[in-house]
Amino acid sequence: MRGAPTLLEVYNSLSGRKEEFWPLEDRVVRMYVCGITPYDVGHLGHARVFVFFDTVRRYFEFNAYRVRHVQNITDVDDDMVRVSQRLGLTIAELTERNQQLYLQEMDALNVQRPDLFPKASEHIDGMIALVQALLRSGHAYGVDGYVFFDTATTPRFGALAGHDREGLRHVRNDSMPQEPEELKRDALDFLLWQPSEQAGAAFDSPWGRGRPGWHIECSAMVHAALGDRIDIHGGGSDLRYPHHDSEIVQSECATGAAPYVSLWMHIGTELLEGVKMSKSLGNLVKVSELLVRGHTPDGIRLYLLGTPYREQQDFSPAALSQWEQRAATLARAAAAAGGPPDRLRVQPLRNEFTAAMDDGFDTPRAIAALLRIADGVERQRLAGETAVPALLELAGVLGLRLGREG
RNA sequence: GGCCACGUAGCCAAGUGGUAAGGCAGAGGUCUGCAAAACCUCCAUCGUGGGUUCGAUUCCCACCGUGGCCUCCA
Repeated sequence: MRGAPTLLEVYNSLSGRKEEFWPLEDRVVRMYVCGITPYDVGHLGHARVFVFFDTVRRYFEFNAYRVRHVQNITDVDDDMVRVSQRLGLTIAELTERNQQLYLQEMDALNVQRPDLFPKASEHIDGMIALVQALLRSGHAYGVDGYVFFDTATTPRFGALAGHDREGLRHVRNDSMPQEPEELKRDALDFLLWQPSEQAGAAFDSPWGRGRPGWHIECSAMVHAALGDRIDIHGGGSDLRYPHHDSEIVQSECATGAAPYVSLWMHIGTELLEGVKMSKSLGNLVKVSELLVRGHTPDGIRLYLLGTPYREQQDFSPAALSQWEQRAATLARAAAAAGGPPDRLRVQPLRNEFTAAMDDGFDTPRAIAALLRIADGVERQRLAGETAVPALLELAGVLGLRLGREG
């Protein structure tokens, strides 16, 4: 059973092509977005992901869908342990501190809060249950307090990466992850549970005191919050493999429900002067800094939505400034009187906006339609009484305020 | 090696099967005591080679180049 198809066609990372979007349940969209690991402050790359999925949500809501939006917080993680120890904080304190900073930035950017913000540490039981199910069904095996997923038991592993098992072996791998390779049956197997005694990151389990592996948390939280199968799973493109591929096999093998996710959406990387923005490199542009420098939430949102979401985006001050000018244009038009009554000539531009969004969330094209409405209002070719409300409504779908509160 | 993108003027960048928005920089001009600001004007045949077509920058193929992911990372 599934709901009626929308007019939407969206690129699915799993199939590698555009597909009609069919929600599992009519008029409802179950959407899970991989969120932050709060060991440090975020940057524009994070903001891009969350602004984009906020826009996806707003567009579904604009089309009278109910969106069940869940975004996790990874508070059980090696970096969390390391940073909390260095700062002399508990993991809970570190989480709270960075989560608040994150929320302040997202609030400033007019990102609606997800319905649920589950923390990994609150779903340990669910993870253990999934691991037990995998052990029972023979998809996992335990060794010396470790539990590994047995990738030989499913042909699906590597589907997102675009490889079969043999192909995965040829994937370049310069630096080894911190997994005890010698305990694995196969190098492709991945960790579900590991021994741990670190304060704040150690939990009782059937396999002894320990903590979960790197991928199982999302499966558990999706399961708990949204069910065995969901409509949309999103995140940065750097999570595609191995994180999301691992999630697929874990979840499908544990629950028997497939496909785990109908539509996989991956957001292109944010670059700074041609180099990927990442915490490890330290080449970060932070939202809070941009705001302090006088940039506006609308300008930043327009910038982030001004590149097709699947493409990488290269930040530069000049590019952002250009979007600030456009934000000012839109705000000016929103406050303008416009021309005389015109029999709804704004309608073709409305249609262009929705056609763009229906075409795989083509936000750059949608923005172009908005700018054309603004231009029409300013040149008095569109009637203020119809075009200005249309402008405000459609801009709102992109999360733009246009100088208005709220 | 695989996957995903990109390659448009000095720079950033939009876009379209019928000879290409905009912004920055630059040049000229209006204005001004000078300058600034503002405004006006000027400045590209779209990586290379093929193919499809009456016609391609726009579709297809190949190639070259760039970047990202494939390893904790949004």
